[in-house]
Amino acid sequence: MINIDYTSREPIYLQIVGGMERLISLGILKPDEQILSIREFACQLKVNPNTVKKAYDILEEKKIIITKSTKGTFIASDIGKAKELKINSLVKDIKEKVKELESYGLTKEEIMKKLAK
Amino acid sequence: MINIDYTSREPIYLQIVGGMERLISLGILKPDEQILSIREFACQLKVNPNTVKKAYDILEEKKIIITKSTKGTFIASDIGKAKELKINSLVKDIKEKVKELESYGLTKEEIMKKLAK
Amino acid sequence: MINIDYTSREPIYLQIVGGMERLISLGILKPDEQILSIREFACQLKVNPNTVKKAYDILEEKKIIITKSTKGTFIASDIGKAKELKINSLVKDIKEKVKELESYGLTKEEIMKKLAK
Amino acid sequence: MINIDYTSREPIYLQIVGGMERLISLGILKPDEQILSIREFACQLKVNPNTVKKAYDILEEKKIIITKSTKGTFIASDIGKAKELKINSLVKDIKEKVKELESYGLTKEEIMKKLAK
DNA sequence: GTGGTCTAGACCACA
DNA sequence: GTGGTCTAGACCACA
Repeated sequence: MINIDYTSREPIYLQIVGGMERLISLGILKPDEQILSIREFACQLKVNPNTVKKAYDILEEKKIIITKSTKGTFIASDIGKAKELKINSLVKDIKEKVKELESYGLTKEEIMKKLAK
Repeated sequence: MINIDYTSREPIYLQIVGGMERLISLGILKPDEQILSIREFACQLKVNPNTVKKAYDILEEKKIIITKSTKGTFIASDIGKAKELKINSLVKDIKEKVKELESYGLTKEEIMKKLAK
Repeated sequence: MINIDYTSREPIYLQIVGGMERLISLGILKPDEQILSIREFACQLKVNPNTVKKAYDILEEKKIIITKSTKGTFIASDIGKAKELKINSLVKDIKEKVKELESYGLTKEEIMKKLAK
Repeated sequence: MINIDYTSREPIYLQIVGGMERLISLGILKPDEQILSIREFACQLKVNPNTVKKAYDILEEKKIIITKSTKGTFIASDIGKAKELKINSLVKDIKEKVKELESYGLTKEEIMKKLAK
């Protein structure tokens, strides 16, 4: 489900975090659904369990997943906020970059043209 | 003129490169103008001279600055390309983020609405 | 009657022990009263029977419950000690936390003020 | 400065977090002060660097320390909030336990007597 | 089997 | 030297 780029500058654990967020936002992973155990996922991704653990820890802190010790790990019941936050953050990033483009003298129309290409 | 974020994941030398490109694109640094020596700049930024050296090397390779040994370092005479490259890079960044937003299920129209706010 | 927090660092069997002690101290469970069988209780709590067994073992060792084989499990006839133990344990907890507060530079008077609020 | 109890149920990395918080609250570690590198600290505590790293990661997230890559790790400039939060949390814990004691039929006076012992 | 903790140690970019 | 990432693998409590 998730493709890892082992050569990327982005750490593997962050790629896992991002990948999980995408799967959830796309509705492929649903609220309360149990997800792969750390070991299984590590095995599937051909990655060390500690690396998956680190990703799960971050997702847990973001309230996107919940870990029930010895029972397994589950998608949170309410993940609406997580998705919304991610989208808002992306929108903010884009706005900043558009602003930067404008500071280089481009008009909104010119920017739109370039983006459409 | 340039703010360094020591806690950022982006290496300092790349922050310097980006900062110089911005100053040039904004017209604050002009063609043929002499810029600070590596040591002066390092001192001002409270950064290791090797770090500034690395940034200057990259800028030189991009033909954005020119080093005349014993005389100092100067902004290139023709820096049109630099600006263009910067703009293209920003456009590429935005396209990627738009793509990511789409992967979260948003349509182009929805994205435009959000950006317009 | 007892709420289990599956995400807590405190093991489930200890949560059950604590919960039972509370129910007894509050007088909800009375001396000589029969309590749920391990299986029934496990079923109700949605927990593994082994986990309830472990909790019952501990409660039995504390003389808080008594198991009469084939007849079932009962609250002990004399549970005065149980209450006393619970109180002592709470007092000990509080003392530790007060000590910690003092290690942060607060005086006894300051702590009392804060508690009175 | 920090004593680790290797036999405790509390994980070592949390003992380090707690110990650092105490040292800061006591004013032994001051704002902006550089602290031991992960390696040095690990060496001193006779613990694995990863364990110290985990503690530092948590402290960083709590905004108690700041990591400047390759420069080292520093106590945050503003750590007032951290201390206050910790104290409030302890006070809250104590209040809850006092309440629990009262639910067992003890009066405030009786509780005070027990705490004074 | 599940997650939690920890060690030993390697390799990397950066300064 | 400093922090960041990752692996391989051990051991534990718990269910």
